[in-house]
Amino acid sequence: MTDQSPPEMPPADLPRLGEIGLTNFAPYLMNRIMGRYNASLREEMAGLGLTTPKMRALAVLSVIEGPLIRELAVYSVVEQSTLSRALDQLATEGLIRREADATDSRATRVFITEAGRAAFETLWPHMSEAHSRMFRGIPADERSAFVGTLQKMLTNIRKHEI
Amino acid sequence: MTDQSPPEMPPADLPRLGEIGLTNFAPYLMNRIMGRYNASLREEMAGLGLTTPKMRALAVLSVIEGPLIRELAVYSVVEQSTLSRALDQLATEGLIRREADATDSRATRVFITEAGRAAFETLWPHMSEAHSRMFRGIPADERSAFVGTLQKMLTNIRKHEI
DNA sequence: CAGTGATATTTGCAAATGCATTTAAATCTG
DNA sequence: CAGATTTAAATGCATTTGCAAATATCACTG
Repeated sequence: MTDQSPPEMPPADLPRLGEIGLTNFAPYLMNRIMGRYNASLREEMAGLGLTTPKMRALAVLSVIEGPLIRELAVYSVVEQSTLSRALDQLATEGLIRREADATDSRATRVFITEAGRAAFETLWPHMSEAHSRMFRGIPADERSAFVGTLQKMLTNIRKHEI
Repeated sequence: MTDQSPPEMPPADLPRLGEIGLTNFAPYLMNRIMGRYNASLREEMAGLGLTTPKMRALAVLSVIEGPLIRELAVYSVVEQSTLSRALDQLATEGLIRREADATDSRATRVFITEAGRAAFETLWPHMSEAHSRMFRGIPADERSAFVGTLQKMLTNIRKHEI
């Protein structure tokens, strides 16, 4: 692939972060908001031995039936190696079950158990409550517009997968 | 404070995550999106010895002049102990400078140096580019509505501070 | 104004993380 | 179909993280 243009085209004249302002820069706001959302969930659930990777895996598995581990890693937003170890714990605690894929013997599918569903039942109200706090005072139409934009953004940033 | 109601009022009848759907649940989408945003930035900047906490501190310091360390921790969305160590590195590299607060000798203020600004100059185009990718195909009015909602959410989830 | 409690930052240390590698199995290629 | 390449998951290991404790200083209270 030949490329006529210089290796790194310097941006003509990028607006500066100071000009935009931190609180008008969407990624900054999203990191602030999710930082607190995740921190409060983590604090609330730490007593139950639920770490962030374990919570996320359970939440996804409550909705998606028997994904491959690499798929679960993407859905859960957890590094695959970290997820592998979180699944070890969840399996030991009887909350999930690994099962060899029927047609590809390299692959493993993950299933939530009844105990896992029960654990998620105690987790979900906390997630839901944190969600409600986030959206307090924001009307329904604004909420759905917001989610619509998020969905576009997700398709934008996906590499190609899932 | 006496409380007539049971310790944990069980939610009347909470909609389940499966009913809502993962891709309609805003915190899930936001974690997915920011997971990739942060990961791509981290990968791009790892070669320059810039970790996520260091990048975030530099970004905030490029905009906010001489915050206290605990303030910087909030703005940067980094645990204070982690930030303390990130600042050690940034100071060693000459990118920031710690300065004792004038009136409170417990407190430390942090300033970005010229070298720090230069480092942020190389960082910012990557942030800006990742931002552009996120918002590709999303019209200006939708973008600003989105940011408006984020700002409301930030005030909702703040504990009380900053 | 001494004593108690709160606040700012750093640091010790165990646990968690992520990169790179390994192992195993599938797929592609000549 | 043998050999090379890719893919799935687990693991070794060095680094990073975050909690809790330590240190230092300030603010409040009687």
